[in-house]
Amino acid sequence: MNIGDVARRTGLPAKTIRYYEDIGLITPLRSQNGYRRFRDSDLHKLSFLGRARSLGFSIEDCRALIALYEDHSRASADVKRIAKQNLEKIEAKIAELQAMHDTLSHLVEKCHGDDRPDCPILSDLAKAAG
Amino acid sequence: MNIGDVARRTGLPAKTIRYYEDIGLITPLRSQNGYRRFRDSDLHKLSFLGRARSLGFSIEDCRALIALYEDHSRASADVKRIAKQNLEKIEAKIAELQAMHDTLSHLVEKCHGDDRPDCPILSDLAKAAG
DNA sequence: CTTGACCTTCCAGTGAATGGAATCCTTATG
DNA sequence: CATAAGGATTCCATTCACTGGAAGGTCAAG
Repeated sequence: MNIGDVARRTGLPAKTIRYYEDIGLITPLRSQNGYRRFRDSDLHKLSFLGRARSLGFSIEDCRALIALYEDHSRASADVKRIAKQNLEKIEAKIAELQAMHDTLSHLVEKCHGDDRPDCPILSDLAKAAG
Repeated sequence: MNIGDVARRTGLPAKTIRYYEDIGLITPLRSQNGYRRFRDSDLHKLSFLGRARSLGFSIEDCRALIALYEDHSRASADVKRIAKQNLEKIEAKIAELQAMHDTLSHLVEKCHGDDRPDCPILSDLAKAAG
């Protein structure tokens, strides 16, 4: 499979796929014409990467997860541990976003949002940092 | 006030403050020795920037907000619109993370987490690919 | 044979800082 | 007055995870 098909199937831009090869996350084969030739395993990894990345896992997190995925002698406990760590990261991220959301939505509610210049959003933001 | 004092008062690193000057968000005066000399208005803007950035506003959002802040004839509706857009971004991100959290915590529960290599977490992630 | 879609590499730029080197200024102490 | 500390300056490079674009090679259809 060529990079265009893989891009369509995984939803990742071809640029990004080449970048992932650059940094060693995948190693597609090459056809005689120099085109990258992707196996099913490359496709799986790329889909995995797309999912994990879109959820805020860093590239290095992904690298660790892929290593576990490819290590057939690892214990499921190892995977579970990493998954749990990632769960905690997700929870922390959600909490952080939720806090932002609460503050901001409170401000938005207070703002009358009309033609007048007076706006609680800005006056609150202008308060000295605490 | 010198940059060190401003950094302590606003909680922003001096590097970041210089960067904000670089990109034209603030324009502190200069003392005869070449040191930046910050007015109260610079301090306010920097505190504003720190808070707005921590709420997920982009630098360009901040630039727009500062312009609005300094424009005493602007309508609060303009500010509210920007804040609302940002709220929506935050909400989308939370929903996405929540979905991942649900999936992952379900998988973690299913994984026996022992010495055996068989692990539902990875096998599920692999098939979820696509 | 040409067109156009697809592929390649390489170099540069993004956002939002951050790190580090080299140098300059200020202040306190011996 | 010398010196050492701590703080300030500039400039250049690096980070992360891509993204854009140029210049060119490959392939299938008409």
